[in-house]
Amino acid sequence: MVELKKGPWTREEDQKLLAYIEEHGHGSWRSLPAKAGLLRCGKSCRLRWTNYLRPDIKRGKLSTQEEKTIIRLHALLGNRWSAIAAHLPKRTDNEVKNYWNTRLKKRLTRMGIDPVTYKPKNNPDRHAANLSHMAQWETARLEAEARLVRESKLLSKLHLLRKVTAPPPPPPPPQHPAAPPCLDVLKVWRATAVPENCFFGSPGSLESPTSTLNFSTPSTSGLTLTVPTVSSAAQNDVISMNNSGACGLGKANSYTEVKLRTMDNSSTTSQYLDSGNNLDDYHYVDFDYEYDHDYDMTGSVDLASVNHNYEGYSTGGAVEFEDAADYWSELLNLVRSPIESPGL
DNA sequence: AAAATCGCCAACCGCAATAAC
DNA sequence: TGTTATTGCGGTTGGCGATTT
Repeated sequence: MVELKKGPWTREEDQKLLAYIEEHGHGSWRSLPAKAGLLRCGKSCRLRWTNYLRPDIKRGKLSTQEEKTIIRLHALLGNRWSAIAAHLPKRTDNEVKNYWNTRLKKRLTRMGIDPVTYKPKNNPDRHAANLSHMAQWETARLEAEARLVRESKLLSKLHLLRKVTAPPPPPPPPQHPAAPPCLDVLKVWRATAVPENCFFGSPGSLESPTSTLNFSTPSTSGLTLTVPTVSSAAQNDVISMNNSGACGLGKANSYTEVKLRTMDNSSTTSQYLDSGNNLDDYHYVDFDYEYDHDYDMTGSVDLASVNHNYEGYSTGGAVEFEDAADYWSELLNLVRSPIESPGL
């Protein structure tokens, strides 16, 4: 029996793996090494591919916005690296995990913030309890998402099967997306907190290369989220969502309409949430408007017009920010601000 | 200049979930 | 329906370069 190699990959090994996958796809990872002429176990090959060799991976320093995303999501989700990475375009869970463990966690600790509870170490407040509450809810939501992904995969297979066994149907008339269930309140937040030109420029880029969670349903890309009112009072607006995936944006104790509009304005769908009903079933997240979005006077938040200089953030921006006192206070506000429940 | 320490990150390990048989 | 194989995920380790002593 041949001893399998461990340790760092060589350039030759990388080339072999790349060449094989480019030509054949990875197929079964277990059988891949023999076919590709590698003395590695399949698991090692898979890891090398998903964390390093895949072409859809962005390497290099994380931007300030990415840092903020990690911190905020970690406050919500805990060490669920794949879920966090799913919200960071082209970043792997391993990279996010390493970044957290080697930098962000230490920085928070140095600031006297418990990196697990996000509580000031000698000044506990109710934010921690709220975060825990949010985490429980988020766990339920992620489970629902995973279920939906599984179901959609099943549907895809069925669809594929039909395509194979049946003559192709006539092309359907062009349809604008139906009102998608807003599965992901974080996606809405992300639209405000993460430089998103890459999101709208390249649908699907939000998916983590290593995550199985799929947030890039075609029906939601290129949508304009219309908020009924955007004003100074918007700081008190909330995004609400229940475990079934319904989602709304508005004020507590009011009847809320959320419009989802296609980019060409040709189709608008609305979803109403009566916050008077089952209010306790909803968990509220403040919607913050602190980033540079284009608002119009009707209160429309045109997510597609969000135009951050993404590269600008990643070329030294983080370093410059790190030393600024308001950088971390802003981060802490990010983590803490969204959890005020109107029901409390 | 050498040793010790630190920081970073690729890679490994083990467990759990899922798929295949 | 039970077993085995595969895959995904999170925790941890080890190597290596940079920095400090």
